Amino acid sequence: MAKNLTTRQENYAQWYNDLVIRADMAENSAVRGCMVIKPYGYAIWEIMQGVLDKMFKDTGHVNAYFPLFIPKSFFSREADHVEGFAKECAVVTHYRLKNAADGSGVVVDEDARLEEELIIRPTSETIIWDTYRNWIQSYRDLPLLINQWANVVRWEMRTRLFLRTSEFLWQEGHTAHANREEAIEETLKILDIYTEFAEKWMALPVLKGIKSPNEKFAGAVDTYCIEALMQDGKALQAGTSHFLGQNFAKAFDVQFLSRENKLEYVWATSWGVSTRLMGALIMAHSDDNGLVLPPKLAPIQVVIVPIYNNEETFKKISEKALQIQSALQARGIKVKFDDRDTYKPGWKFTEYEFKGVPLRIAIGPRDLQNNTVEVARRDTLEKEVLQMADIDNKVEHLLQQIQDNLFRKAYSFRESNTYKVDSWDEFRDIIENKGGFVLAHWDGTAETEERIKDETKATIRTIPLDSRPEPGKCIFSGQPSRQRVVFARAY
RNA sequence: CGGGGCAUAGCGCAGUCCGGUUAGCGCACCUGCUUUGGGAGCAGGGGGUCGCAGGUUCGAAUCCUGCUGCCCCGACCA
Repeated sequence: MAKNLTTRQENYAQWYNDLVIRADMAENSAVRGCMVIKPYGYAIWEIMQGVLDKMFKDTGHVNAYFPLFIPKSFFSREADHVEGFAKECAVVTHYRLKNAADGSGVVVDEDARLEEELIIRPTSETIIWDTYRNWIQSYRDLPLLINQWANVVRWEMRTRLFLRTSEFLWQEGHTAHANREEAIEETLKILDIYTEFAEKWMALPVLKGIKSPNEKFAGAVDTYCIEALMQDGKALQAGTSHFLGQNFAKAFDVQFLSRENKLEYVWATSWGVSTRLMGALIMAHSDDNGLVLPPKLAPIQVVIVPIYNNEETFKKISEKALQIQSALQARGIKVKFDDRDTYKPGWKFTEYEFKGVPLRIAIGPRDLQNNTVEVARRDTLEKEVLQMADIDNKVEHLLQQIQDNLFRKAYSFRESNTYKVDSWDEFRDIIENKGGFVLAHWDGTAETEERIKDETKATIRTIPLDSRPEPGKCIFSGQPSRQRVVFARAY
């Protein structure tokens, strides 16, 4: 059916790349490691943004914008933070170009060297905390709940569309609180928002948990995360929420006077999700025929394709199509009537399949006669002929079914690819041959985690928040362990 | 930064070993006619500094030298 798409079984990575291109979501740009997000891909990102933005605002957050450039010295303030980011930043050293002496083009004007280099933000904690110092004096200034939508740059060695690019889009929340409890509460509240977004909107089941010390954000006390399982058995971190303690407050001297008239350092959080969610969305549901989108995030939820062989039939079909379109629009459903006569129906069917449009309605001469339409589901590829009566209701219902079905499918995939393992041999076997989440005991040391990573490329993805304490022995060292943690190879 | 590969039309490739008509094929594009319930058919047409710079030669996509860019696999990472 579908041409030009590598199958998942042949080569999963190639399938992903082909799919992103064929579905017209993004492409590689002239700049190494940077992508162009095309209109169709950007439309999906805009929907994600809209939903998340509302969730943040409904919980008291406001948006602001901080600079792209950060003075180099800011990175020296928080030692752990530097350690985590120093290696992968783009640095601005000059501020002017000039014509080359030999007429070959422009060159950097060496006389225009910056006194202090500027770092293109890999994340904004430093500039934001430097700014917050001036905004916070009293407990009455707290909490400060700010989010920003921005681009960031991390100089990656190897990049992949959406999953890892040198420049990417994200939101980063940065909050300040009067005490530890409130900051932790905020961290977890955001984790819940991310979870709800992933599961209800992306139809992507996630594990909520906390990162091991090795995997946590440089500069955080604790990093919480949501972790999803992709179809190839690899894990993908879909969102993180950090409890920063007083690390940045101390580094940037952000203090406030408490009710008790005592000078105290504020407590901080930061949290973010990025265009990487697009990669998660693609890999979670799509098949060998192309993208599969959950209706709630689809830029086009229903496409209507007319089938006709003369002008008169086309007119009648158009009438009917427009009727359906406005009935669906009245229910808030996003419908496209593709009345282009420059492409044939079969071509359109394939095209919308590639693009993951959840429902397709075809209307032809037969449907005119029988007062019906043909409806095709993208998730199951099933077609059925429906009577026109009450069509808006039926479509709305189908969209909901598709949304639910995608979540169920992804959930049962995760369940059947999650293993409880108690022996090292079995651990290696599953990690190397099957993939998936492996629940195993760990002695809690960074050394053990490192050794396991060296030997199997598996890392601790998360220590689940809802896991019950269960005494056992570390899968690797045999030392005592209090609970199981989740291992997997990861993106 | 290590290891491998590639560079010829918008995309995917053949031609290069062994130099020699006007550089070719598929898709895409344009025009016309016929078509339209799963990527339509036929006919005609447009599009190329063969990555760049030198060199060898009567003659270079093809041989030689240098350079540049990109992709894949590893180390690093959301």
